Amino acid sequence: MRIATWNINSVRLRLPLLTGVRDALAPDVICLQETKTPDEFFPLEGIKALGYPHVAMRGMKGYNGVAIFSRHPFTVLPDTPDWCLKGDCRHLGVMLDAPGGPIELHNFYIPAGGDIPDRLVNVKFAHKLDFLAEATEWSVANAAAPRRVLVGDLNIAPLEHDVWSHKELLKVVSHTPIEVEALNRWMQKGAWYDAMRHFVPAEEKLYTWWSYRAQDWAASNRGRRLDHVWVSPDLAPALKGMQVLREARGWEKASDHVPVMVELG
DNA sequence: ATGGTAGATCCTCTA
Repeated sequence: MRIATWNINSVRLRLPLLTGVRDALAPDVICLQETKTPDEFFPLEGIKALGYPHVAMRGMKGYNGVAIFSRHPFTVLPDTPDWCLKGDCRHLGVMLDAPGGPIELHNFYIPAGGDIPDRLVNVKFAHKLDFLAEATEWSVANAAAPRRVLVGDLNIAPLEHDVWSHKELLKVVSHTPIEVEALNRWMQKGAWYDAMRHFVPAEEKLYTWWSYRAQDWAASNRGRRLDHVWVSPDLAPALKGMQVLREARGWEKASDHVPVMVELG
């Protein structure tokens, strides 16, 4: 079972790139963030033509938006929270009909949080912290459940080597101590295990995002690991492989995020 | 300290 996650930054604009993702990673399931598309304009037939007959999406006009598509059947989980009561499309949960038993899969797009890391002067940062607090409590209630997977653009790079310079990014939103603490608290309280770092030691650099604003993203290589795959502890022994599709950052009309794939056996 | 790019769009907001 291969599960991929990718912040596609407009599913309509980058639909053709999904062929490359499919061919490179052969995922059974693909979770997208920032689809930026209301459901009535979602390219449903294009996704199905890639070989993913089972599709669910939760989109809105202009911003946000998540989608899950799969070779295996699934049912969309009802009663997902209205996070921070904003009506945003930032979360989609499904129960996957997987070999070896059902998998509860959650796809998240966490608020980026704006530029100033102070909740008193920046409502976007307050929203990010509030969202993380709500997500923590939501995970606590379900922490004992088996066969859980959580993926998505969490917009936080928690480890020192999840960013190109720990020192220079300590005051930059995505790597501030208050965000890192909130993310770690979510992981601990929800009994989540970092599936990417299972394969790459904490001392090694690991990025999934490179800014559009760099003149040469590959040469400067100022990346961050903003995208994550977490699994429940019972699935940790089933982890068979992980791949970050770095080359996708160099494709024509690339997203600023690259796909991440985890294989469970 | 600053500004750089990209996408969708109620040409400004979001990242």
